[in-house]
Amino acid sequence: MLDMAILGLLREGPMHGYELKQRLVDLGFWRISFGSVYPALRRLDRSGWIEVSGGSGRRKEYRITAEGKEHFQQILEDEASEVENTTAFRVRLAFFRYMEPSVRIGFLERRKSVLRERIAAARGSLRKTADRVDRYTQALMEHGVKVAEADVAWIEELIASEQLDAPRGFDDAPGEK
Amino acid sequence: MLDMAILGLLREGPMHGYELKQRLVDLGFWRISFGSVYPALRRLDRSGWIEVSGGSGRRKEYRITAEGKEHFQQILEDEASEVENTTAFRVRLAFFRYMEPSVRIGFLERRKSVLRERIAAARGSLRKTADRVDRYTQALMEHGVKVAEADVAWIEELIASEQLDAPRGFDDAPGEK
DNA sequence: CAGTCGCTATATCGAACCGATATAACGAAC
DNA sequence: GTTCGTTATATCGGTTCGATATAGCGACTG
Repeated sequence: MLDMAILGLLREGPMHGYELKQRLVDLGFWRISFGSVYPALRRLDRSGWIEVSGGSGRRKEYRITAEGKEHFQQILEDEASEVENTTAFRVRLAFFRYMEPSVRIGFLERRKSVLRERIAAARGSLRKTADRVDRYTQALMEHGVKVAEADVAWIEELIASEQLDAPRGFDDAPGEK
Repeated sequence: MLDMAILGLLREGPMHGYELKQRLVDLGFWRISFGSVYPALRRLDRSGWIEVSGGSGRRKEYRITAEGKEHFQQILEDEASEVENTTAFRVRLAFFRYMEPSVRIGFLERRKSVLRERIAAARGSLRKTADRVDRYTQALMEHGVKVAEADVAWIEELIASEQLDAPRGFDDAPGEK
C-alpha cells in the first residue's frame, strides 16, 4: 500500500524521502514512520520502479521510472484489489485522476457494497450481543455503524458526481461490459 | 494493544484462541488474524499474565492470572497512554467499566483535544494545498475532517452522559486535582 | 562569536502485525 | 462413506511501527 502511495506521489515529480513522508502525512492517509518509508524506497529501487540520484550522504532524490509508472497503473486499476481495506481504498481515491474513468465507478460501487455488508454484520452482532455487552461497548459499536453509514452516503455522492461527468459510456471503454 | 484487548476479554472468563478471535472481530476493533492472536497468547503466557490449560492438541483454554488482572488495570488506566491512536482509544472505551470513573472523563477529554488538533491541522493542510491537489484528494481530506468532527460530537455526548452519572467529585478521587 | 536549540534528513533495529497457508478433527449433508 | 463446511491451532515471510541514532544546517542568544 505504501508502495502505491509513494509511486503515486513520485508521478508528480521527484522528491527526497523526508519530503515524501511529509506529503504522505499531509494527505492524512495514516501516520507513516521513517521505518516504513526508507525500506519501501529501497524495495522500490530494487524492483526498478524508482531510481535514486545523489549517492550516500545528504538529500537523495527519488524519481519514478517508466516501468514504475506502468506498475503503478497496474496495481491502481487492479479490479481484484482489496476494497475491504479502508486505507487501500483511500489511497486509490487520492489517485483517481490516474484511473480510467470507466473503472472509477466500479471501485466506488464495490466499496459501497463492502461497507453495506459490514453494516449488516455489525447490526447482527449488535443484536446478538446486546444483552451481554455493557453500554460503552454498545455505544462503540453503534457509533461504528453510524460512521459506516455516513461513509456510504459520501460514496454515493462521489458516484453521482462521477456519473454527471460521464453520463454514458466513455471514449476509452466504449462497449466494454 | 492486542494484549490489552485479549486480557480484557479474558477478564470476563476463560476462552480458547479461536473464540477469542471471534469476539475480537465481533467488537469490530480491527480485523485480527491468527498470525497475531497466537503469538500474542504465547507472549502473555511467557509474561505470566495468562495461563494455558489443555496441553498440545485441540482446544486450549486460556485464563487470566491475578498478575494479569493487575497488569491489565495498569495499562488500561495509564494516563500517559496514546490517545492519538484511534484503535488504542477504542479498545480502552470497550473496557471503560474496568476503569476508575474519575479517570474516564480525563481520557475522553484528551481524545477530544487530540481530534480537535487534528482537525485544525487537516484544515490547515487543506488551505495550504488547495490549489495543487485535485478534487478527489480534496474530497478525501474534507471527508476526513467531517468524520473527525462527528467523532468529536460523539465524544462530547459520552462526556455529558458520564457527567450525569458522576456530577461532582467521586468517592475515589475526592480532592485530587 | 561560541554555544545550543530545533528542524531537515537519512537510516537502522527489534518487536509486532498481517495475510496466506498448512494441518487436522469434527459434524452434517448427500 | 465420503465430501464439505466449520472449528481450531499453528507457522512463515514480508511489512509496518515506534523508538532511536546521527549529523548538517539556520537562527537566536548570551
